[in-house]
Amino acid sequence: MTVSKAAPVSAAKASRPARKEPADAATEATALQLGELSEHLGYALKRAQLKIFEDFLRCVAPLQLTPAQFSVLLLLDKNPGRNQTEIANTLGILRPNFVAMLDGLESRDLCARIRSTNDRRSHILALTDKGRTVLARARKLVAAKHEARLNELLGPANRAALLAMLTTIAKEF
Amino acid sequence: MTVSKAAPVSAAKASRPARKEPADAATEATALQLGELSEHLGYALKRAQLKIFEDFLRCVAPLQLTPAQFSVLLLLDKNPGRNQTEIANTLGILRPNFVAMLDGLESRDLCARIRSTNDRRSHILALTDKGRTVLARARKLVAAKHEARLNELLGPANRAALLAMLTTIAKEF
DNA sequence: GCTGTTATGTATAGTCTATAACAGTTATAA
DNA sequence: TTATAACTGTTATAGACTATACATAACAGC
Repeated sequence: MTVSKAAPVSAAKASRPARKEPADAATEATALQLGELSEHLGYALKRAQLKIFEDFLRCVAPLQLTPAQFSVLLLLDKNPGRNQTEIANTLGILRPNFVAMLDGLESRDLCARIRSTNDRRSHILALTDKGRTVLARARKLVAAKHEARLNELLGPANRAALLAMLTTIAKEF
Repeated sequence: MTVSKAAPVSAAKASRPARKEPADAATEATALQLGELSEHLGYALKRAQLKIFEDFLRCVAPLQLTPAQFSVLLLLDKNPGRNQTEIANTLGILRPNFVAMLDGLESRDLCARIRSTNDRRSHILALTDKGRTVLARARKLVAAKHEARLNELLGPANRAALLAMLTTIAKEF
C-alpha cells in the first residue's frame, strides 16, 4: 500500500470555481475509484493507523510525547527494574535504535539509566518523578481526548471487538 | 507507540536451558507486563499493521511488489487516463516522493508515463501489458495466500467487520 | 505579452528501521 | 584458572519513508 498523511484529496476551494471541477459538461474531474483497494485489509489498516497516530500526537501535544515514547513510559511504569534490552524487545524496538530514544527521554528527565549492581553491563531503567507526573498527565489526555473520541466513533462494543481482532492479528499472524 | 518487526521476544531456545529462564528458584525472568498498553488501540493497530505488511511481502515475494507498489498498480488498472498527481493524491503519496516510485515501476516495464496531448505538463499513467500480467498474478497471490489466511484467522464475518471499522476510522477520524 | 497557477521533477532534511561491529562484563567449559 | 562464548549498551552506517522548498515547463485569463 502506500499512504502518508498528506494529500488533501481535493483541497475544497471555497471561492468560485477557479478553473475546473464545475461538474458541468465535458469536464469529468470525478474522484478516483479505489476499487478493489478498499477491500484490502492492509490498506485500510495503514490508513487507519496513520489517522490514529496523528490524533494521538494532537491530543498529547502539550506534553510533547510520541506514541513510541508514551509506550516506553507506560512500560517502565508497569515493569520497574528492567534493563534496556528487555524494554526494547518487548516493544519491538531494536536495541541500537533504543539508545537515542532513551537519550531523549533521559535528557528531558523523564527516565533514568541506573547501572545494575548485579550485572554491571546492564542499565536498569526507572521513571523519574517528573516522568511519573508526565505519564499521569499523558494518561489523562489520551483517555479523555484520544480514546474517548474513538469510543464515540465506534461505540464501546465495537471498539473492544476491534482491539481484540487487532491483537489476534498481532499475536498469531 | 513503537513497534518494529524485530525483537524475537524470547528466542525460544530448543536446547537445554543454557543460562537463565529455568523458572527454578530465585530467577524470575518473567515476561514483561504490557499492562495498559494492550488496551491502547494505536499500539495494537501498529503491531497488526506490521504483521500484515510482513505477510503481504512474503506472499507476493515472487513478484517483488511492496504493498505501496501493489496499490499503485491496482489504482492504475481501475482508473486509466489519470495523471501522476491524481494517483499520488488518492493514495496519500506526496508528489515528489511518487516520482522515484514511478521510476521504479517504469524501469521494470510495469507502467508507462505518457505525455498528455491536452495538457503537455501531465503524464498520463498506464499499465503496460507486463504490468497487467504482474498485477493479475499479484491479485491471485494476495487472494489465495494473504487474504485467505486472514479469513482463516478471523472468519469472514469478523474480517468484514474489521475492515468496516478501519475504513470508518480512516475516513472520519 | 503578463500574471498567476498547475504538473512534474530535483534537492534535501528528518525520521524510522536495520545490520555490523566494538568495549566492557559475565557465563561457560576445558 | 583460563580461554572461549555470550550478553549489554553503544557507535556507525545504510536504506526506506516522509516532508518541504524550489525550479522548470506549460497552461489559463486578462
